[in-house]
Amino acid sequence: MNLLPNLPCMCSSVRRASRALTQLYEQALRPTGLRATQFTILQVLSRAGEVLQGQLGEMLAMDSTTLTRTLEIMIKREWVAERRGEDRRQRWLRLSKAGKSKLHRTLPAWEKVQSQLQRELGETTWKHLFRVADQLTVLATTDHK
Amino acid sequence: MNLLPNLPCMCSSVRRASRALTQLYEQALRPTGLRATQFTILQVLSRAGEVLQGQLGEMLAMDSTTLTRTLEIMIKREWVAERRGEDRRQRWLRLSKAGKSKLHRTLPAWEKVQSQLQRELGETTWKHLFRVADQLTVLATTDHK
DNA sequence: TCCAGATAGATGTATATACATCTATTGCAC
DNA sequence: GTGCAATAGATGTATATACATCTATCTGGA
Repeated sequence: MNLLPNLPCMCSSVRRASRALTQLYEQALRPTGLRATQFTILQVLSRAGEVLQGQLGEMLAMDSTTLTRTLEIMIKREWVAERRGEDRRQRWLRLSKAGKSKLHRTLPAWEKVQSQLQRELGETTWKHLFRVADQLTVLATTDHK
Repeated sequence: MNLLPNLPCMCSSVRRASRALTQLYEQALRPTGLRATQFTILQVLSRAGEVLQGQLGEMLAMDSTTLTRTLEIMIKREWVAERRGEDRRQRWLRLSKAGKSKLHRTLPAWEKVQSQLQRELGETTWKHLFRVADQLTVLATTDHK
């Protein structure tokens, strides 16, 4: 019996979907030992190349100081490599060899859960969802601050 | 300069939107001292009346044991009242008088941020977003487990 | 040159979140 | 009635997350 109440608050509703989705994806990724956030960072770095911590934060709509803690774990596990910039306050981040390998070994499990969900949602809703999620991110990050 | 990269992962994309949205709403709610999750729980309890902790978890797609910690804070602040069930393992939860009052004093700030976002997204996208978020929640919670 | 303000991250702290495991209780089979 | 499986939450632990504040560094003007 699934009595999902409609939540009147958009934030609550999206957060609930985010929790549910995170549980689904993390279950699929569990054998690889990657958490959702960690997988996301690997995938973004793999596409973006070397970026500053602050840039990575903007790309993920995540506070740069939050990344300090997450990256600490990922650097310790040697998935991510760092170097100080000429401006020595800055920190440049990139995927290490081990990180690239970790990502590639993780992709099959990710593709499986991702494509199953896509099938269940249908192509139209799927694409729409990407668009509206990104729109939401843009609006919410433009609005405040 | 806003270079929001498209994320290929639905989970990453929704989580990013969720973070952005949470920051927007929490900024609006900051003067009230309520976090997003706490506001959600007040609003749900206000509509659902007395519920078991496990039921609340299902309604929010949130692990019941996660609620133990969040509720501890809210009970300490006396926004939520608890009582043991006839089945003494169970815990019934409801809004206290103070909780109702807290919620009502918070609604104006919530309505402000919520309706501004609604304006910016447009009525059609807004409604669609609610539907697809709920659909996502249903699919993701049905799928696994 | 030197200093005042700005900036990039690091650190302290509070909350959110899930899972594995534990405890207390319940319900059932016998 | 006893004992065992199931269930509801509580607790231990790891990670995610943000904001306030701090530190190191940089930059521009006097």
